[in-house]
Amino acid sequence: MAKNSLKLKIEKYNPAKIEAKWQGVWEEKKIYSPNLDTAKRPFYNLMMFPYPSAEGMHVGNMYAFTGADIYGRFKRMQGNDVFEPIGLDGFGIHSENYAIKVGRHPKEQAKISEKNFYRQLRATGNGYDWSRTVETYDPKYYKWTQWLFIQLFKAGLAYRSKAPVNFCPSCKTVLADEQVIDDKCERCSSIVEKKELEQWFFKITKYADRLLNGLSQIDWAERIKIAQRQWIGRSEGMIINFGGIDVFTTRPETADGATFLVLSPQHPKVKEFKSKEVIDYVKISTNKSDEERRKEKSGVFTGEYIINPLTKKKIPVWIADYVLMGYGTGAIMAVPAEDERDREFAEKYKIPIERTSLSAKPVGKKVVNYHLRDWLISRQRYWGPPIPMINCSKCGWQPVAEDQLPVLLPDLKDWKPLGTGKSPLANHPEFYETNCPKCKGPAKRETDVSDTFLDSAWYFLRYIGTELDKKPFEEPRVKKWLPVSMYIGGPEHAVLHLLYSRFIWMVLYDLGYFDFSSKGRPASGWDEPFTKFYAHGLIIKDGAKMSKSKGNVVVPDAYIKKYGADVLRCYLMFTGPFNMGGDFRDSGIEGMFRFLKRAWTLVLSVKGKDANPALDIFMHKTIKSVTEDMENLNYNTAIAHLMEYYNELYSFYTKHKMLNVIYCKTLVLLLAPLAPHMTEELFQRIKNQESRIKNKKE
RNA sequence: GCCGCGGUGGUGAAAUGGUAUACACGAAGGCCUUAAGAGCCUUUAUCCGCAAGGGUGUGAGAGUUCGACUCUCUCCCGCGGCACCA
Repeated sequence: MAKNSLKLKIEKYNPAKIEAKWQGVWEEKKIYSPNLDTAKRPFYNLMMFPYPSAEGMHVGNMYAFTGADIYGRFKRMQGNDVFEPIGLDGFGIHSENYAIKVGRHPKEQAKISEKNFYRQLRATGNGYDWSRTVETYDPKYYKWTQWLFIQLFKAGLAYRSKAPVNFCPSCKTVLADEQVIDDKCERCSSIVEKKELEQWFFKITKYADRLLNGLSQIDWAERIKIAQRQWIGRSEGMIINFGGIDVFTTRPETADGATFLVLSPQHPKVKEFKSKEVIDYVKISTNKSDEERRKEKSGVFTGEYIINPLTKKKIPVWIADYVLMGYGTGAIMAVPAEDERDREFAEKYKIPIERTSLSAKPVGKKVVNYHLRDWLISRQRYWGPPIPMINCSKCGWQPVAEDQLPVLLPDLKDWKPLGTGKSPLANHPEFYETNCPKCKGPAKRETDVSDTFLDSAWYFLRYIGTELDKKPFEEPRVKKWLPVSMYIGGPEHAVLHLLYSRFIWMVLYDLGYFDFSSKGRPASGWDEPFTKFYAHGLIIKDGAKMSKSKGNVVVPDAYIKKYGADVLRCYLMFTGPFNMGGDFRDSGIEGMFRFLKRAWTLVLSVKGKDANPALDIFMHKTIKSVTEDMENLNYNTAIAHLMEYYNELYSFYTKHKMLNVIYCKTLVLLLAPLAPHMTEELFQRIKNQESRIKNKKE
């Protein structure tokens, strides 16, 4: 058989051998560690760093990291100095919960997870700069997370406040609004309770407008921008005074249809009503869950009437918990003729419904309201950076002196969450007893730790830093490498990490930390850390997100062992568009193995030096379409085009018994970002062969 | 309820308004082999037909167009986000 003659005498494709060899060479020669100070064409290829808490990396993680790495490798081949760092977001509730589950101290577990995760990541063949890894639980790192907290405090952007907050009874800590999904804890899915507690908040609402407006000037997946806009929730309206009570409305033209007024149970004026009915109602509604409140509207009449300034009629004042204190003024004018919720309430309590002219012109003040709330930053847990604040009975809250940072997280035996509304650190006077930085008198440290999302809000700055002890980030490098050229991550962080890190960036910017006025004001785009963000799809298994509890976790290790990382990389990318993700199944992985084996065999078999016009055209078409596909992260079609190109080369070779190696070289180069090890090996062999031929001639 | 994304062979999926199903998986038949594996070749949307050939086909229905998977409208289904935000 002529057609299979080419496989004879060709060394078999042995991914295990090749991959181990090149991973070693790459790391030893530091080819993926660009010089951050002298790089000519800096390209910051950033991928969201992982939570390492689970049983290691699953194929869903690998899909995300590999897809991001392919883009980085593509950019590197185009001549950029690509910086592609990796680290671990290993502080926080998720890691601590895992430590609880396996019954190991979080610090000890972190070491195990770190080792395992980095081993797995190395095996994927991604072009990481392994000399610049960052772990958020490293005291050298969280020293600066604490420093950040202090900068926000000094700028008046961190404050303490008593407010009804989300409390997860299972994680035994408060949560930020962003971490509550359908009334459930983001991490453990327990129903969240409302508790009235004094907590630390970051004033992110002060940045609502900038966070919103910035979205229009950045190149992000539209669905992510929409989610963020929706979360910020800007609405324009008016504040109208109804007999001494300010109400917020977006429909002032309906004010003449207002037949009653409703106060939130938390409204300050409610305290003036002392009837038993009111007191009972406020008590009951405070203890209700959000779900219960939504089920059926309820309220209580205060006994008081006020005058509707538009109709001059007396209208009753009610208290009802369908009005929220956290939005607007905590009081509304109810227009049952126009508003469904008001109508429902009016019908239940037999309040008159009157038509509105839709042209009322009340006297009011124009205002803008946001759905966004301040960021609740404290957590009553152990595994996080202690909030660097000291409470003095004389001087109030004082930040820890910056030269005293970090406030080290002590090694505790009783580190598990208490559920008392306090962190385990609160049981340790040796930790919290200290002196006031101002008056030197006895004082108490804050015992709560900060939210994990503060750790991850600035890690991309840490990657480019040096002198870990002296500064949080390196200023000339910030100018050189930021904003991040390409940020790739999961869509699940649309309103968490991506909002918080933009906020922290803006704060640092305003505080002058990125002030390079000597070099001229940075170009526009500097108000944003990530000018380009690509949201990859998620790999699920049997229709659900991979998790140990569901028993559907697929770990890449066995596949890498059997087929090699190159095959798994290509296979994962070939399943569909990178922004779609999909259900993982391994049918077809053999097919990808076959493709790489064939390509390997062809490249090492061919001989001949004649060009062919038809092949030239095909080659250039392939170069064009693969390049475009790579730029758009359409890896599935890039691979399809490469397979077509291979098929063309193969049939030409079997037909003519010759093929100029230049065509194979193109195949190798185009395939390189996807299958880096195999192509590196082939490229070296082609080069060696070329130089042998050259030497012979000479 | 509002916003977004999607619906194409047995499967994963392609397709600047121009031959629908590229590329692959699976399946069937064949070659090679003592055998197994690997490899190679052919076929593979569907219906009618021995064949040549013909009919039907991109969730449903309408519209724009010489021409629609693609654009517009009205629905249906699935996934994701937001949701008593006044």
